[in-house]
Amino acid sequence: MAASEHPRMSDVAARAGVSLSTVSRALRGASGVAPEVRARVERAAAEMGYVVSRGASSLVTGLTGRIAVIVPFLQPWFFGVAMAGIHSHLRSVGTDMVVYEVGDTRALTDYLRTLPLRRNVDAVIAVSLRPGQDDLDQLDAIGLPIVFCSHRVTGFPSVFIDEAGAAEGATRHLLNLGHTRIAYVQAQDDTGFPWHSRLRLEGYRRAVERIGAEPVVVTGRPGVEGGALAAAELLSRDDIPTAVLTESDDLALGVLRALRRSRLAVPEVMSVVGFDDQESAALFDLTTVAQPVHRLGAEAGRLASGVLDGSVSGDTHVELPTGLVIRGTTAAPRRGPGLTG
Amino acid sequence: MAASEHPRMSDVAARAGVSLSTVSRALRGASGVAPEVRARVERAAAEMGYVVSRGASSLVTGLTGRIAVIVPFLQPWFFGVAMAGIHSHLRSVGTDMVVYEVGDTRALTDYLRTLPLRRNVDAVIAVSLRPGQDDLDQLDAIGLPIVFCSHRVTGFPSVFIDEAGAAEGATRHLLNLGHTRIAYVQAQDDTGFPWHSRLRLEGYRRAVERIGAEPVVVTGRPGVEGGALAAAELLSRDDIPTAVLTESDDLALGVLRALRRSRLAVPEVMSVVGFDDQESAALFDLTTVAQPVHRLGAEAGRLASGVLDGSVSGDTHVELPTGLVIRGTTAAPRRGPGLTG
DNA sequence: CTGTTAGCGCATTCAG
DNA sequence: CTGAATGCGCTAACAG
Repeated sequence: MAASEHPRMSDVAARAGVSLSTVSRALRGASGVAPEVRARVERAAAEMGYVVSRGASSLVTGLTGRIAVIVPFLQPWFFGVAMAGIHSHLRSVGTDMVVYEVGDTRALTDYLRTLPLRRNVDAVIAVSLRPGQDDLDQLDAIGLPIVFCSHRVTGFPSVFIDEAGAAEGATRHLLNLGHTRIAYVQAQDDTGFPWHSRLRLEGYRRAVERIGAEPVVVTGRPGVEGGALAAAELLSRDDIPTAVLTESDDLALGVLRALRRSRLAVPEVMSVVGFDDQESAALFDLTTVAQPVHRLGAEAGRLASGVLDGSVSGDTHVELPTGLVIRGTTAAPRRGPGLTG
Repeated sequence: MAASEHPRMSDVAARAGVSLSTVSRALRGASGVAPEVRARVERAAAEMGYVVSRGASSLVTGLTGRIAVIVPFLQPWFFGVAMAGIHSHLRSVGTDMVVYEVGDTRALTDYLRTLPLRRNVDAVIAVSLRPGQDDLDQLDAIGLPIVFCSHRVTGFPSVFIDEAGAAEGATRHLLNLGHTRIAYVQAQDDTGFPWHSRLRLEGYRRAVERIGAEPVVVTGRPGVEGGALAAAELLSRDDIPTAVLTESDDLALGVLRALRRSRLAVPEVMSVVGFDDQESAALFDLTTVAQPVHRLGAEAGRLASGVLDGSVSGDTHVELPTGLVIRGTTAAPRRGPGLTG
């Protein structure tokens, strides 16, 4: 496993025949180094496989070259894509990404209480997380810039979509098709975080109530399976809705699955709309609200590094557009007061 | 955003009325500190929100308290789960996880060439990645312990499953049911990495050839969609196979989808077996090979920190068990020479 | 444009 | 059991 005798900067200096500080300047891309000298230093460093110790340089600069990303879960599609987006930006600016998973509010609070990030990262990106006021105070005490991804938080830079507006638009699409009994399916929130779901639900409510219809909300378990169970619940009601909007594609896929098992044709018997537009949505021909998750991440990364170099102010807010992708799971209700009847 | 005037160790020392080195010892849990003094120091530190600067301590200890995780992609299910497993262990030992995505061999080589990890992490966990010999040399030159997750690599600690054996077992299950025309569907490998697929394919081949049958291998695009396309190809052959084993659940889900669209009953017309046992496998009642991905990650984390504290040797190999989960997508062929005809 | 000097915050000798 | 010195590897003034 090779000797742990990594070359240090002075070794490079010796080999290049210059002083320590010249190496430092050259390697850092600082101005004021003769091109020829710079080249010589770079070659020497490369030959020796030299790499600066961030620990040492951060000791004097106060910057670590690292950004923390906090996610509630590592596994779901959304977070993978968001992290990929963040990573794509951070890599381009040479910043490392250290990842923490905090499954619920308690974990977050505990985590913040120990403040492991202070002085060990330059900034933190919180994905789909909204800390409570206590936590915000803690964060503030850490004194680290923090940017929120997929959540608008006043006072902090954040990137997000118009959750309510998007859900409202999707609901309106169903209303315009002539549906009047439209249900909303959301996942149970065990994490204690105030999720998007609240906002999406709000958008749905707004659209439905505007036409004087009754909101029908089913709250079930998360994931595809949760969707299937929610569908079962809907199908056992008196007045089965003719359309359903779900909080996520996973849920929608579950609904589709349950309907198929019951041999209920989609969209003839029931229209289904998801939220996310993840890969399988297209495959299952699911009408859904597309959100630019990768861009959300990339933008969060940009904000984070922007805050550090001063190019982004403390409360910059970036709203990214969503789009309703109409596919095969939505149509006018069979015998409704709809446009096409 | 608060003042960036973080307290340093000397501040804690002053507050606790002891010397710097006593604080250092107390906070590090080193022996040789009076319990009463230790408590006093800890309280002082807590009150001030003091956190040690890893950069400063690593400057003298040579350890960073950080482990790098390299994955080919951030997004797919497998990597999210594996990272969750790794994270669960690392968190328990207070080690940070810095994540890098390297999409293909070129990215990996480029990445290793710049050696950004040396001196910035204590070890690296490579997930589902097998570097070429050149890369291994590079890694060796970095002088960092490296453990492989989901790949057996001689000379390095690694955690893995018996890929070939699992695929062989799954194939044998189909053979035992009476299938004789069994196809294998794998995803095109654009990354340049030698994936598991090779080993799984090998296991499939072994089982099929043992009974003198002809291997039928379809290589398509990855993901659910790729599976659907592969199914289309299978369905346009002279002798449509009566069963198919896929390299991953995603692929299998795509196959199921295509079959359903063609109104071909599963398992009556065709049996389908996946590989992974991800969440949706159960939902779609897919027979599949379950692999303990989370454990794979956790074990890799354990190996990594074990190598650091000397409790794990340089080439410890851990094989985790897989299991065939028989669900509704497999059955004896309709009119075959099978057991149940 | 380049070299010299002085710490950054901590762990670690070594004395007491 | 505790405190006073030394240096980890680097950047940032400051001179030249």
